[in-house]
Amino acid sequence: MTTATGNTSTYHHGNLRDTLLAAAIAQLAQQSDAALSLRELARTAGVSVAAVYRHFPSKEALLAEVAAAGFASLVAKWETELPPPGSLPAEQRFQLLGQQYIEFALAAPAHYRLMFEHQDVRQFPVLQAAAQACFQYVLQTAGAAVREAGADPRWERAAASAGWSLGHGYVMLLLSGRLAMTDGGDELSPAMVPRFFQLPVEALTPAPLS
Amino acid sequence: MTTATGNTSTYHHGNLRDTLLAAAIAQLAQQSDAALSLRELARTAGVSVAAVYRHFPSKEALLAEVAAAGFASLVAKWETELPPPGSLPAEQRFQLLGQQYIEFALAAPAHYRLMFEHQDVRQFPVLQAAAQACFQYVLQTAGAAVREAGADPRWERAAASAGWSLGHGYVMLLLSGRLAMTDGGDELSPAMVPRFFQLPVEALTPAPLS
DNA sequence: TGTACATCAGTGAACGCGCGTTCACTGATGTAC
DNA sequence: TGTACATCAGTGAACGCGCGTTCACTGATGTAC
Repeated sequence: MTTATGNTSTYHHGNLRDTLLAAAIAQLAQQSDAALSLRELARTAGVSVAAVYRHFPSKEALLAEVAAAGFASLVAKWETELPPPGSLPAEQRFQLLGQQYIEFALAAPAHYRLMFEHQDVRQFPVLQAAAQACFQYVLQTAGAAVREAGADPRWERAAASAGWSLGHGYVMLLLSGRLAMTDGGDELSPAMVPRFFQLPVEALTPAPLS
Repeated sequence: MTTATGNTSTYHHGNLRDTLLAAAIAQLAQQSDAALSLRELARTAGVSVAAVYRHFPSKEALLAEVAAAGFASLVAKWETELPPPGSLPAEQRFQLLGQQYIEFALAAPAHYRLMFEHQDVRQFPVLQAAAQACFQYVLQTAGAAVREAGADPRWERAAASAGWSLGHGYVMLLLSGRLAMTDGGDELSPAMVPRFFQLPVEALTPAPLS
């Protein structure tokens, strides 16, 4: 398929590795991350299960790459859709980042869960690197807001962590149905959440570093 | 054991239902919630697997009760350890609630995960009720802080949800190792998080309800 | 230009595993007479 | 006070399941000569 010959012989797939990763992501759009199995993946790709092991040492390793791809595409979304730094107040930019974070998670819940549920980050350098790059992006955005507000720069990390925690917690609670628990239904809507991203910045501004 | 006879005949257990729930909680202190199996539970209780089905219609139903017990003991912790309302500024009380929430989660991570991961809350009234009671407690505490700060009362729910999201997200990120990702290690410490619980209140104070 | 051969991406069958659940049963309990 | 019997909490073996992984293999590719 990727070769110039355009052969129809199916014995050698040509690009099985990428096909499997794409199939996994496609499958996560339809079912929970816990339900994803190698056998089903191979079936989708039209290949025997054993073929998977030509390209990945284990299921866990494959999933780590899928998770890493998730982090990468979150960063890509930000890079594409966020206005460049300096073109608007840094705090507002941080709020937008939060909004898009939530959009991302809700658009692909199972993929999102995998990104955060996959154990042993340290064991898979690809995943570790992708997650770090993602956090760095958050840190820079939050950091700019903290600096612009005149707060102690040592709070930058804390603000980034708090923002991430807020977004992650909101998404996870929403996905597990734990936020729509009271009868009223008058809950925190996704649109309202970004407003809370001003919090890590604003509330810290007058605070000394204790 | 619970009967007055104190019999040593083991055929009729006497209190198997409670024993199984307790065994499940004990087991969650040692291993992940995903690894918990009925067979192991029965083994621990010294009983055949089939006996479990005398007391619970399915594994899911048993786990729902375990999760519900978690919510109940979180509320119990608050009721025991939080100073009574009015004895200190409401915002500060909300911060303490957050701190104890995090303590609770970090003290029993697997049990905590089960409380939030167990699917289909609506399918298990026991769990639903316990979770609702827990959220009500948060809502009251946050609400008092919102009112005391003079903010629009319609923000009470939002503040409670934001606080819960912040705590839940922080705990989940910490447990999955996603917060200690940057090399510096100069992260948001558990002790610092409560400070962020002032955020939902403070930052909203001047805001109109858009 | 044609052939031998190393390389390696695939196949298909089998492995062992632990799981949740069901079944026909057995043993202890307590109540009716 | 003793016996028959209904009740029901337990047993132990078996069911079928889908899983991740391994194995000896086969078929296609491309390079050396």
